[in-house]
Amino acid sequence: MLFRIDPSSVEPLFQQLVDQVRVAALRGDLPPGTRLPAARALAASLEINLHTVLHAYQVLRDEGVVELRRGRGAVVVDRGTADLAPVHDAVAGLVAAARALGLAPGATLGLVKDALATEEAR
Amino acid sequence: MLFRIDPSSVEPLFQQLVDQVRVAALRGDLPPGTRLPAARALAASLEINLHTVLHAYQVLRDEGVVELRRGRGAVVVDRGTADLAPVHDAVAGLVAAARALGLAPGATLGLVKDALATEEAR
DNA sequence: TAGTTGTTCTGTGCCAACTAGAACAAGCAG
DNA sequence: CTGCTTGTTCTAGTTGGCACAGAACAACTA
Repeated sequence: MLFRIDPSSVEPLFQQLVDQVRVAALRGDLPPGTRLPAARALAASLEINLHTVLHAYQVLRDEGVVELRRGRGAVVVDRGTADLAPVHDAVAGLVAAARALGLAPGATLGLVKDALATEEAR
Repeated sequence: MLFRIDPSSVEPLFQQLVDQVRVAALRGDLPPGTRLPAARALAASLEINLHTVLHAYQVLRDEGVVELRRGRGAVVVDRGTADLAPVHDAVAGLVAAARALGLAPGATLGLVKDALATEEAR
């Protein structure tokens, strides 16, 4: 349960949290049913504001990653029997290909973003 | 040479331009030597500010995508003989895998972002 | 009942993004 | 050389997102 926040990053703090929790959940590091730290506790340990953590939690709820209930906290949702192995393999392959050509991270992300957007528009 | 800008997008205007030009250049739609529209002309046609276009051009210059010179404009740089086919294939594979599992675009991007960051940190 | 935890509200400060206008310097074409 | 084009640099103002802060409230747990 160790999340790391970089206050000097250009990436918004809440976005960093969202990305880390989502990746951990998708990778299985946070199995369905896992209870995330209470917003106030996490805010204190990360030395950021309560509202920033809550914002991240609400984004994750909107994405269906976690479930929020008062008194119980944020719990990782059980998502079907979907096997994410193909996606993880594809990601690994892409990173390897980009690295082999010395492609900048920004450029690689741009290509994926574009492909996803084009896909979306159909 | 038709770039499209969505003023209502959460993505910054200059970033949209950067992504589109970069993708076009990487895909070969903008062959090395191609001259981009003058900043003032492009700003007028996209109905955005001159400085916003210039900012995008400068980011592209920093990434080595284009070359800027006064009086001549922005020209697409000739970058070696690198064949980007493997990367494009990898991107296509990833998008297909993500789509097959109904993975949200944000989640897919998050996985790639994380993988690139992890790669970067070594 | 008492404590925990998410929800909602108000307000403040900061900074990136965008816009606007202007002057300047390097290159191109006549 | 002259005039035009084009990127570079500067100042300045507006807007909106992000983060922070404090408080009260509602639902759930033990």
